[in-house]
Amino acid sequence: MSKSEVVELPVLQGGDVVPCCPPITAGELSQADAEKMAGMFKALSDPVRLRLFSKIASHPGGEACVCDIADVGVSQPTVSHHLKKLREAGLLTSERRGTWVYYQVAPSVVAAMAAMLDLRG
Amino acid sequence: MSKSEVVELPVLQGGDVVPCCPPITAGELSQADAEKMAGMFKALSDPVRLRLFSKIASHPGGEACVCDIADVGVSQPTVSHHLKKLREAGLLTSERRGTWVYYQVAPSVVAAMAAMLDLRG
DNA sequence: CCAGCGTATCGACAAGCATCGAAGCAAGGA
DNA sequence: TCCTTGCTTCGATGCTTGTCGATACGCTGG
Repeated sequence: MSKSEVVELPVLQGGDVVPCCPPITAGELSQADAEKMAGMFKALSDPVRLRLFSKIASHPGGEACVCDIADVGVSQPTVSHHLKKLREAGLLTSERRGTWVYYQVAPSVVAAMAAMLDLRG
Repeated sequence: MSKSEVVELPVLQGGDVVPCCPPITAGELSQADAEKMAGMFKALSDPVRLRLFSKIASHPGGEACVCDIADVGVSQPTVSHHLKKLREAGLLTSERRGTWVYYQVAPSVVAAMAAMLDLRG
């Protein structure tokens, strides 16, 4: 489903931010932009998802096997459910390598979220 | 409930970030930190709240009267409900001045959220 | 003190969501 | 080919949440 190249480090070079929505200080949000942004924030609005995401983001290379992060206090199907939500929101990508499935953070999408919250608009 | 001093501008001077939680790349999130962060993101996970918030943030001085922003396509009680959610999450403060109630953005809290999303941890 | 306007709370309802166990699918080894 | 292991999907369930109309509260002017 995703590329074979593995992102070396979740470090942003200059300008590596997907232009998604204007910063919240830049005037009224359109209905469409509001829904797009709300979807991203909703993906991070659950403690379990946040812990899964931080586990992946803090792994070397910004990627981790499901088996490395599954210990967050909920059942394994629930972990899979949450990873799917994060993937659908564009915050993670996934890739099967043999027996295991690896999840990677999508740095540009995360950077876009941070940019929306920049009050120095 | 809040102070009488009105924030002059939602501009951040150096270091004006409430130390809330470590950036998501700084290792596994504790249960408590994950819940605190999830509460903040949840506050912005609704299109109506996002539009209300952007209307306030884009107003001069980072504050607005309810009557100035209430036109977001839902009923007045619903607007009040959403503003309460944003207030409870710490993203807004409110202040009654005569007949009207003014809402202000809490710049340091928003900056803290942006800091959590900084992948250059 | 009463009427009117702006805002908040209440109670109810429908829709959404997190969670689980069971079952399904994919890959690898015996 | 069968079994095992890793992960996903399915179906059900209980809780949370967005929404509204009705009502209550706070302030101002008459």
